[in-house]
Amino acid sequence: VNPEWRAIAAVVAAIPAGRVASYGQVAALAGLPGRARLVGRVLSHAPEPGPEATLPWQRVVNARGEISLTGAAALEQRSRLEAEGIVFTPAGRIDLRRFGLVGDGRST
DNA sequence: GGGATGACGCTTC
DNA sequence: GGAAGCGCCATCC
Repeated sequence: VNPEWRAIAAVVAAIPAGRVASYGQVAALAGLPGRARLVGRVLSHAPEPGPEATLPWQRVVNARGEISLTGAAALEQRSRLEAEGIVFTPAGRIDLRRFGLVGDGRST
């Protein structure tokens, strides 16, 4: 009863390591434009990202490239992202220009 | 059925 | 850049 869940899971699982995607982005790719919240909802209901990363929601952050979560979960997600090569700015955010799915590190 | 909430996003001032 | 308003919608009380 969760075709959307499947779509979202597929998109999230399709996020290449060292890159992050925003909820809205994932939602759009999943075919759920405007339903970013739905993505978050699904992820919140999603299983934990084990070593196999069934659903690497860790690569999913908000539109600001910031971890929406709070507490240990956020710290853990951040840690994982760093482990994938993601670099967090002193502000605790991520440069979607570099780690975004479309971001290719263009600053000129 | 109604009110409130939420891993959110975008536009406008 | 910061703040405010509006949309989206599924779930919970």
